[in-house]
Amino acid sequence: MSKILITSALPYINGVKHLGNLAGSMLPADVYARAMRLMGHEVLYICATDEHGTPAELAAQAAGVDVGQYCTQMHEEQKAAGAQFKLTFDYFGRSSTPSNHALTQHFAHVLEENGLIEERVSQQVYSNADGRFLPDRYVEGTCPNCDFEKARGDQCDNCGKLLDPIDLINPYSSVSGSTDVEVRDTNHLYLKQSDMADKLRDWVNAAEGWPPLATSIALKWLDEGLRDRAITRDLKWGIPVTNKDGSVREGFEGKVFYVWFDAPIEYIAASQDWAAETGNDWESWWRTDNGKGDKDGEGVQYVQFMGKDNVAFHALSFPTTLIGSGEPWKLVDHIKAFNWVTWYGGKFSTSEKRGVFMDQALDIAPSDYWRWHLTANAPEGNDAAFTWEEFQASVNSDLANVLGNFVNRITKYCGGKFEGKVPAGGEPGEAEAWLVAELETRIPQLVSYYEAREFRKAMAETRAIWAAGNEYLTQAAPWTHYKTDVEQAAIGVRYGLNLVALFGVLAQPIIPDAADKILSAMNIPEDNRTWNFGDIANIVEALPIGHEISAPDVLFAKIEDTDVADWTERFGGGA
RNA sequence: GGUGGGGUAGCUCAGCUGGUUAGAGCGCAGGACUCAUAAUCCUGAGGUCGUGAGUUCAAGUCUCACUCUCACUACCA
Repeated sequence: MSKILITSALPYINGVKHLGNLAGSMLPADVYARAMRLMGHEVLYICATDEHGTPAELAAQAAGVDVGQYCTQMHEEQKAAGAQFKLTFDYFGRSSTPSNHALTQHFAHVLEENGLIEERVSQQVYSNADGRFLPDRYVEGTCPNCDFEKARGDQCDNCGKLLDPIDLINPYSSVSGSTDVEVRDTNHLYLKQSDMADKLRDWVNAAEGWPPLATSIALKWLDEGLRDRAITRDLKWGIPVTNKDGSVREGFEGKVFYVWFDAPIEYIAASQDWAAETGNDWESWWRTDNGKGDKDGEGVQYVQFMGKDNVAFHALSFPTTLIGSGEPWKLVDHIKAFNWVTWYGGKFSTSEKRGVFMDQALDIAPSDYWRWHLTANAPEGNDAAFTWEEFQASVNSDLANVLGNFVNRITKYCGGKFEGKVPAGGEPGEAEAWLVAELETRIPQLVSYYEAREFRKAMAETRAIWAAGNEYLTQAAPWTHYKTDVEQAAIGVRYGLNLVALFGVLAQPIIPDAADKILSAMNIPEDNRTWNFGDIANIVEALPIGHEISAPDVLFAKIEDTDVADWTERFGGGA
C-alpha cells in the first residue's frame, strides 16, 4: 500500500463545465482514485474551482453581481454537479481562499529571494470606457493581414495569423465595444523560467509513466526556449501582490497574481484546507522533508490529470515555482494528459454553446451512463469523437446487454429455481475450468491497466470479463441441466452468482450506482467489496452456500432511437 | 507561418524497440440457445494500414516528399 496524491486540473469558475472537461480530467481522476482506494492505497484526491482572472470578473459583471458572490454561487453549482457525477473528491476547494492567498504570496516571496522574479514594464491595451486593462483576446479590430473586421488581439480567426493588439486597425474593446482604447505602460512581476530550463529538462527527461502527449508538449516548449512569464495582471479580483509584512507592494496597487500562478498552488492550499477541516496532516502529502512525504523514494506518488492545454503549466510553470522556491515540495510523478472530446467535427465550446454540459447531461441520462461511455472512450491517444449513436451503442450494448442482462438473467433464474439462495452441489467441469482460466488472466491484466492509467484498455478488459460471464453461462447451461441433473445446474448458478458479485466489485470505480445496486442485491457487506482478490480461483466459490440474494430491478434502461433523435434535435449534434 | 499529434475494416479505436495469414467493440449476414432487458453465445463477410517514392532479407511500424485533419503557439483559462 502506498500514498497516492491525485489532482484534477481545476475547472474554471466561469460556467458549468461541458463533457469534454469532465472526460479529460475529473472523471478519469475519479475512476483512478476509486480504483486505487479499492486496492487498499491511501488516496488524497483534490480538486477546486479556479476563480480568478478576467473572464470571472466579466461574467460577474454581466450577471450584475459582485465577483465574490458570483464565484461562491458558481462554486456551489460546480460542486453539486461533481457530486451528481459521483466524483469522490476528498476535498473540493476554491482558489480564492485565504490559504491560497497566503501560500501564493509565500511562493512569490521566496522566488524573489532566490532571484527568480523580476519586475519589468510592458505595454498593454487600456480601455477608458471599461476602466480596465484588456487581455489581448479582449481587444478586437480589423486584421492588418486580411482586413477581417473582428480579429482578436491575439489571433485573427479569419486568416489565423498571430497578432499583437497594437497592430489592429481600429481597435475596440470587445467588452463594451468602445473604441476609446489606448496603449499604456504597466509593470509586472516576471517568473524567470528561462533560468530553470536546464533543471526542468532534466526533470522531464527523468519522468516515467507520462503519456507521449505530456512529454512531447513539455519538451516542445523547452526546445523552443522557455520564456519568462508574467505572473501578475492588472485586475482587482485575485490575490494581491504583497511585501513580506503583508502590505501591498509599491506600484502593484490594483494588480493581482495571474490565475495560472495561483491555480496550481491551490492544489496545496486546498490540501491545507482539507487538513484543517478533517484534522489530517497535509504535509505528509506535500513535503519531502522531516521524514514525511516522498523521502527515500517511498511514500507519495503524485498523479495529475489534465487536458493537453494544461500540460505546459503543470510540466513547466508549476515545477518552476516549486523547485525555484528551494523548499522541499513534492513534485508531480505522473502527468496524465488527455486530448479533446470532439463534437461532430468540432470542439465542445462553452462560449458557442456547442456540445453537452454537465447539468444537461444528467437531465437526459444517469451519471453511470456518462461515466462508462466517457471512460471507455476517453480521449487518450487522440481526440475522441462524441456522437449520440456511439453513446447509445455503448450504453445499450455494454451496460444494458452485457452487464445488466447478465445480472438479471442469473439472479432471476436463481430466484425461480433455487429460492434465491446460493445452491450447493455439482462438480466443476470444463466450463468452470475455462472460466477460472479466463479470470486468472483477465483480472491481473485489468489491475495493471488501472495502475498504468490506461483507461480505454481497463474498460475494454472490464467488458471482456463481463462478456466471459455470459459465455460461461452458455457453456454451463444450467437451464438445460436442470431438467435432468439439478446438482449440475446448481454449480452453474452458483458460479454465475459469484460472477455477479465479482462484476459488481469490478464496476465500482466506473459505475458506482449500478455497482452498489448489484452488491446490495447480492448482500455483499461493505468491507467485502475491496479489490483484495487473493487466489483468483476462489472467487467463483466466494459466496457461502445458502447465502440469500435477490434480483435487482433492471439496472440499465436502454436508450431508444427516439431518445437519440430527440437529443440530436435539442443539442444540435448529428449530420 | 512555426511546432507537435493524427490519417488502420461502414463507425469508434488497438497495434511496444520493423518479422509468419493486420486486431477489438459496434454495425452487418448466417447459425445456436431459450435462464434473461427480442437479451446471450458461436461463425462469417469486410481493410492494397492517406498518396508517392526510398531504406531493408522483411514496413502499418524507419526515411523523404505530398496531401488532409486536429491541437498548441506563452496576455482566455
